[in-house]
Amino acid sequence: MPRGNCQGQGWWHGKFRGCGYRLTTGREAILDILSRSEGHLSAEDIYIKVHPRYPNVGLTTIYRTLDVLSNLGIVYKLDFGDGRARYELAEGPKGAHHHHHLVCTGCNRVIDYADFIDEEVELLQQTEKGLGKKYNFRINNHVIQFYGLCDKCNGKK
Amino acid sequence: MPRGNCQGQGWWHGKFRGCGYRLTTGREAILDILSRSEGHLSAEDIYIKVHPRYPNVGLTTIYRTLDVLSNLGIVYKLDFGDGRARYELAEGPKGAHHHHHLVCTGCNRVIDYADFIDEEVELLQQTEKGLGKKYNFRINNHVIQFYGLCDKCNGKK
DNA sequence: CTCCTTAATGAAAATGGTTTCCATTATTAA
DNA sequence: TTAATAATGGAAACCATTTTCATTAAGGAG
Repeated sequence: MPRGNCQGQGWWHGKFRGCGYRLTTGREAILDILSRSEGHLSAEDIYIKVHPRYPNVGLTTIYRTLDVLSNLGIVYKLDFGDGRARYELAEGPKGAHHHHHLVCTGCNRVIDYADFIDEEVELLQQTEKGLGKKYNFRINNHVIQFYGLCDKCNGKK
Repeated sequence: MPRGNCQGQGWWHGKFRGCGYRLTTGREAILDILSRSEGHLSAEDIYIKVHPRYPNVGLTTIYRTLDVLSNLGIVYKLDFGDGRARYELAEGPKGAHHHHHLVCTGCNRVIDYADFIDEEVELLQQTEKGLGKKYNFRINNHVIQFYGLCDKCNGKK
């Protein structure tokens, strides 16, 4: 079992309690799965992973919890254009690094990349600042994604 | 009636015919509406605009046509995260300029901006090139969008 | 520890944008 | 004009997500 868990298993408890949310079995189970899994899980993916150990956590609770987590900034809600939302821990005990996504429209594979992240982030921050001022917007999120065909899907046709 | 229509009303005919698509009343009506309207129309928006003049063009045809147009690169299919797709002419007779989008999550207003487009596009091209080579991807699309609250929605709460 | 308020829950039903089915119509090449 | 078949519309299906509502359980007060 890897070291590096910031504050033990309950690192999110504070954030939860601080906002008046109750700690429940379902919520802990969902966060547990999210922190054990590599990103990009759909609600159903999570349901399937949670269900064996906690058969009485319903899909509705998954959706509701993900909504809360997303609002708290604990998870990112992602949209890769395949009709279902995906979720990944914003920054878990594993200390995942900031990255963007490269989506294959052939097989829906998603590659996390961080190669040009610094330049991208710098430009994004500049742009956010400029746009925020010009249009009087309070920008609090951005999406940058590339779509294309991976080598496998590219060869196929 | 503004000048500037490149090749008259039928500028898309060639692209259509060249790909084996037939020219139908419905398709012409939809393209007509798209080129007369300012961007970001949903399928239903288009249906409502087309219906008075062509009451026998159904919503199904709207969806099917938009899919064709999107595949031909004549329209962009946009997703602003509100659960319905939006469409805008990629480059019509009006000669719309390339732009990105700034989305208010409060009122769903969308602002087209082109302020940092040059820098953004340059970085995107570099990144596409680098990522394409490193991951052996044929990248053919990207999304860059900012989300936030416009001045109105920001003040409200 | 027990009680009480009310947030949280699950199952089922509803929602709503989009797609599919299929019999009919219309386009276009010959 | 005709024949082949692409395109169509209306209804039904689809399916991820949300809502409803009666029940359960978290956690502060005592």
